[in-house]
Amino acid sequence: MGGRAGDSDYSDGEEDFYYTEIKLNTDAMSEGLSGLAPVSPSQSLTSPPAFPVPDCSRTEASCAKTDPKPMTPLSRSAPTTLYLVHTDHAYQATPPVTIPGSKFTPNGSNFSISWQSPPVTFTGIPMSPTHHHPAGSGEQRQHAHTVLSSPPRGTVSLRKPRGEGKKCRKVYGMENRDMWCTACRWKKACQRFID
DNA sequence: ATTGCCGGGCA
DNA sequence: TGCCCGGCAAT
Repeated sequence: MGGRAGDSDYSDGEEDFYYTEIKLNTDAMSEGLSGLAPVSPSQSLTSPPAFPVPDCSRTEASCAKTDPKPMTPLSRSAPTTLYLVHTDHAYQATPPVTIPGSKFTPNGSNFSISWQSPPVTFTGIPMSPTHHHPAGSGEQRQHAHTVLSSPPRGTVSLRKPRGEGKKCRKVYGMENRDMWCTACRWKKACQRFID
C-alpha cells in the first residue's frame, strides 16, 4: 500500500467544472435516452444511475423546483433548513454522476451506496406542502356545476373533508382558549384560519 | 389519542 | 342570540 502516494492526483479542486459539465451532459443524455428504450449495451449498471437524474430534471417539475416563496408572512418556521438542503443538494449531486460518467471504478463496492445518496437527498427537498393562492386574500373555488351532479342531498353527510392547517385550538392551545376565535370557542367551523 | 366541527341543548 | 357540550369523523 504505500507505492503510489502522490501519484493519484487526478483532476482535483475542479468541482465547479464537474458540476457544470455533468449537469449539461446529463441533460443532453436524457434527451437522447428518452427516445431510446434499450440501452446499456455493455453494462446494465449505467442505466440505473442515469435514471434518477433525468427524472428530476425533466419529468415532473415538482421534484424540488425552485422555491418562489421561500418566506411566509406568517410563522417564520425555519428557512434555514431549506437553505441547508439546497447547498447539500448541489454538493451531493456531484459524486453520483461522476461515477457512471467517468467510468471510474476505484472499488466495486463504493458506488453502490453512492447513488443511494442522491435520491435520498431529493426526498428532503420538497418545499412546503401548503399551497398558497396567488391572489392575495381571495377565496375562489372551481365549481363545475353539471346537471349530473345532485346538489344537496339531505341525509348525505356533508361533512367537510376537514381543512388543512393549524387552527386556533392547536395554535394557542387549550390553556389559551380565550384567544381562539369565536367559532372555535364554540366548537364551530373556525373563521380565523379558514382553509 | 387528538383535533375539527355538526348537531343539538340551554339561558 | 349568544354560549356551550356530546359525539362523530378525520388525522
